[in-house]
Amino acid sequence: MKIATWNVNSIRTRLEQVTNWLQENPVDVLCLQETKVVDELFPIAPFETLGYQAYISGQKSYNGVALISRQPLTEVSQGFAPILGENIAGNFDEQKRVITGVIGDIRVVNLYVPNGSAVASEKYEYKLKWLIVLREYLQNLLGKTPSNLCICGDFNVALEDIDIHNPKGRETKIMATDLERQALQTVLELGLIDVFRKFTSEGGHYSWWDYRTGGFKGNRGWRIDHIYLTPGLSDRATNSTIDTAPRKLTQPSDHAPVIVTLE
DNA sequence: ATGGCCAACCGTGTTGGA
Repeated sequence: MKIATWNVNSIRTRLEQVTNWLQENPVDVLCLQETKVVDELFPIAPFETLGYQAYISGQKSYNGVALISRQPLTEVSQGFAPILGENIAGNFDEQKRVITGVIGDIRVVNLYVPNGSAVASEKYEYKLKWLIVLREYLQNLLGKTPSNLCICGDFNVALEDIDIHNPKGRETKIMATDLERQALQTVLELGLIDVFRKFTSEGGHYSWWDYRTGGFKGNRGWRIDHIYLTPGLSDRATNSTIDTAPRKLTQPSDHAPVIVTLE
């Protein structure tokens, strides 16, 4: 079983690259973020042609997540509210950032964590609050069956300095402030394991490179796309990699896919 | 070096990304 996560920065712009990648890398489930399209306009047919089902939760212009699965998923739900209830979910489902579904004995959770814009901005506060709600959401899922969670997504947080090409000044930079790290760490304290780090301990491995600074050429990147597993599932993981090949293409997403292989 | 690039929108600039 292979599960992958990829922030594609618009599924319509990246459609050919994503379907090509899927043909070359026939994973069982592909989690997409930043699809940037309403559900009515999501290109489902090209995925069905490849033998995949698409489960989507999108909005106009921004955000948007999708689960592309070879086998039909069960218990698919979009947003926090179906799991947490309307009261706790509040307005957080206005932005389409959460979708989950079950395949076999694994629940896949696909997340697009808010970026946060700038430190101390309104969006930054939103990001920190969103991560508190996420903890509640995942805690709730842990109490359901199956309790094996594979949590994939663009987390917009680099937890360690080795996840950043140049950590100097990171305390004041979005994605690496102490508050963001603490907020994500609090989520992970539910008992979640960064599966990429099960296999790779050194730095220099990234999943996002800024378009603007030509960061990919010099491998000036950040590792902000993650796959977190519950312990039993982590024991079944035999590999986890970042595929930088699509980032080398013309007109690429600024993120690369991250993949986990499970027994 | 606080710039740079990219995508969506009904747009000839603005917003958001990270």
